[in-house]
Amino acid sequence: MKKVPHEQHGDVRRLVLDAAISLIESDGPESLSMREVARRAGVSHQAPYHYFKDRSGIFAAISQEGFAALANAFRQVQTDGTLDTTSPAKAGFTAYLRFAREHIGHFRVMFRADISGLSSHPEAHECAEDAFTELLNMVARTVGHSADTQDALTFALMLWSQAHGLATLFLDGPLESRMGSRLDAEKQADAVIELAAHMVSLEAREQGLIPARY
Amino acid sequence: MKKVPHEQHGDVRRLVLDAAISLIESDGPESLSMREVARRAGVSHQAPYHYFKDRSGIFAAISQEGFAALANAFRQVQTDGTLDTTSPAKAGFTAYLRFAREHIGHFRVMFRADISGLSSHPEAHECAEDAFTELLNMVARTVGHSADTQDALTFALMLWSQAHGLATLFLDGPLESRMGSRLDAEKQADAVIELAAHMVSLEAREQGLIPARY
DNA sequence: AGTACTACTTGACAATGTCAAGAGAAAGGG
DNA sequence: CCCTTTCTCTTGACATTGTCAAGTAGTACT
Repeated sequence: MKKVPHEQHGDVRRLVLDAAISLIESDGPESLSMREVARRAGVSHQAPYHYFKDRSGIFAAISQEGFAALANAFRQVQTDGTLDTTSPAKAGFTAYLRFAREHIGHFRVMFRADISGLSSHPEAHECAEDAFTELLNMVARTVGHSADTQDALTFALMLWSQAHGLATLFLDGPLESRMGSRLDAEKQADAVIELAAHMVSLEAREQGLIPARY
Repeated sequence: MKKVPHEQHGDVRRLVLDAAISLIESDGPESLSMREVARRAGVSHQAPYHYFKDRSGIFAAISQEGFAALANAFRQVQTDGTLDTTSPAKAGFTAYLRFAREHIGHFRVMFRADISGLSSHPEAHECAEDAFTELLNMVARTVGHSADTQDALTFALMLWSQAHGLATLFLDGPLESRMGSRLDAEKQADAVIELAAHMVSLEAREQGLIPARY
């Protein structure tokens, strides 16, 4: 049995990660500093190195966490009631945007090849693969194709691109000044989602994919 | 008259910028260092400060250049013959992807709020606005709406999201390992473009927007 | 000739990432 | 009980970075 020595095991690791994430949320990944993170976690400047190999190790851990959460979000969309209420595409888009908004610190790291660490950290890479597989399953299920079809892949990539572009442009893009308030931006995003989902339904109908659902 | 003092005026500025861009292309914006850039440009470590206020000034100049080039690309799509050969949406998507591929150094900076400097550097911001205006015009013209309609805006944002997501995912995203070769990726991207363009044409037809063109 | 300006250079400093070397507590075995 | 190992964290040191301050060589203008 393990006795806790006044703090839970991994407490510092969590503190460091959370400090890093909140730092990324407020100032972007660019200005994440090992020492600032340590300071905010209330530990010495070398403590983070016990849990992460180096700065890129922190990024890798964050993107791993992020992709795991994203895979989870995809799974939830499938099991939630949300999927049936309106079009599945709309549910997917909305879920993706919500994920990005709620995990913006993760989101900013996950899709940046230079810092995500996906190529050098296999654990993180595997989580990314899982998330993609989950997306493929989701698309295949709602669209009625088997997941390994070329068509299903193309369809999934198209949906992902649409959702991802929307999230990126609205959360970190050069649009902020164009729309006045945050509320306007949200309405605008909803309108785009509506339009995109409508187009998906048109395409699905034309392809004869479970048109009953739409 | 101005005598050239052995090198053209602004030569160093260009050298610095190019060094920065090529550094970003190979290693990402994260690892752009003022001193390394100076080293590659063959000047002292402070020379860049004569042309750029600080590190973020270099990023701002790059995103300014990038948005100017993007606006140009949008204009070309409208005047080129390309627009008439196939669907306008396909031409737009292809142009956007080509722009991203050919100016990947710029592209990686332009859409990152934390380093693009759009909020703090008005010149860069203006170029971004121009590019967006050009996109709006392009969409409005091909779609037959006036550019200041709410519908045209939503449509433009949808198209931009689709194109941007595609570019981001394929150029810097976690997809690399999924597709085998670069050639596969290109084919995959083309398939997605084809699908997306087809959906756009369906939507346009349903909305009664210049269906003759499609 | 002298003054001002341009386009740099050299020097210095605080902050950062990271390596090396501990230090202290806990755990386990004898 | 002591001894050793391991785990978790700290202190110290060093090269490198961004940036401020000050200098300097050449050109332009009066």
